Amino acid sequence: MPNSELSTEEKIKDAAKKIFLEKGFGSATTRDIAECADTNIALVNYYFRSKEKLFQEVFRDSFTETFMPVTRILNDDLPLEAKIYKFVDHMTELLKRDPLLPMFVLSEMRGENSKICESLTELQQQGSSLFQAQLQEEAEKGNIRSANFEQVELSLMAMVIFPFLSMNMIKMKKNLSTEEFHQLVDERKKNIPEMLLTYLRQKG
Amino acid sequence: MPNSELSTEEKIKDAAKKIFLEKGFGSATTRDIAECADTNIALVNYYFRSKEKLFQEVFRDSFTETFMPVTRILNDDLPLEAKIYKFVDHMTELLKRDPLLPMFVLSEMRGENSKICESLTELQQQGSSLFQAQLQEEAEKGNIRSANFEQVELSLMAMVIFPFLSMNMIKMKKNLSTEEFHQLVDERKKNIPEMLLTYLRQKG
DNA sequence: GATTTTTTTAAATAAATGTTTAAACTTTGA
DNA sequence: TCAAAGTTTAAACATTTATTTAAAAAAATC
Repeated sequence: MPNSELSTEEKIKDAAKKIFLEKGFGSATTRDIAECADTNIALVNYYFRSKEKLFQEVFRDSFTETFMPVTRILNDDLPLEAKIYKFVDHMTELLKRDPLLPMFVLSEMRGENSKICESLTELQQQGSSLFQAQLQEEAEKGNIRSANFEQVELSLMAMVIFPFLSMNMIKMKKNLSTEEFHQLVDERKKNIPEMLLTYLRQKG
Repeated sequence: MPNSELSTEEKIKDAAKKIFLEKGFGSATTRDIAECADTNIALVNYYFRSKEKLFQEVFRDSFTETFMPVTRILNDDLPLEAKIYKFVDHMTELLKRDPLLPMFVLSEMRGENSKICESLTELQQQGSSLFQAQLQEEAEKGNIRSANFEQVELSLMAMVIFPFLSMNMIKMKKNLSTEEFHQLVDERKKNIPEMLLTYLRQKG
């Protein structure tokens, strides 16, 4: 997408997203963002009033972009196995495109950060997926073991998202290029569902 | 530990650790740190020369504090099952004491941050655990299935560490107190090894 | 006990950063 | 075409922040 076709406002927001995701709110400066958007700092405040307001918009978008797909897929009307495979596949592809997304969202939620909590009380409600209910059903049908499905869901999230949170750590430790890292997470598309389903199908 | 028995230098470093872990390098200020250490900002530079230098020390410590136990336990001379249980238990207890540690380390490694890479070339070498070799052995003995053990180790790390990276997210979404959150991760001490071992023991 | 060194304090400095201003320029609509 | 509204620019402003200075206080050394 040739950036010259975007409005100034869009260019600034895109730049802000890039800078905020790379550096976090504290280390990002208005000048960084303006330069990255190929404009000047006055325009940043002209369109968004303040760094804080601009950040709030970027954070909201990023939060939604990260967690909407999660709830959407987990609420899909799909059999368990297909759903798990789909979830891992789609989330992995999303995070390959935007690997800094979860680190940004989670790191800005550190401490008892009140700055974020406001914009979150609305967004958090969307959660409470039907995934756990589906697992419960399958367990009652005797198709899978009975287990703490809250923990299962958390482990699923962890196995998919964690590699991106520690991406640079992994790349550094194993000397991987971006492409090789992508291979690594692609392998997990088979691996994670396999582990999860093996566990669930083993009658306890 | 009554902080009056600590030297000024130690008080400043402790304060720096607290502030840096809560806010990250960019949002932490020398004044924050000085105030938290109950001294003035000149002393911060007197003992540590600059915010950057102080940060480097805190980062090095935090990195070591987080990942030394990982390699230490994974290199322990223990049977597989005991080792996995011990790993999850010890790491969980460590992170309950210092829940912001992994977020701090990983978030400061975002982007192609050169600031960090220097102090890391030395530290990273310590890795390459014997854990994967042990899994390989067990597989050859026929005790566990053959699998991609790099992925298994990564999943183990993910399942233990991720809940702390998303701690505030989880607490917010499920309305948990710190104590309730601790209960949640304590349950995982059984849960994670159970899932991992069930998977490994299932002959593929 | 005097002197030297180390530590502490308060204030100053210089640079960076978020924000604003005012004028120039462009677009829009009558 | 002309005025009004919207957009852009460069510069200024005010605040914050990292860092330094210089003098005072405390501790150590002789």
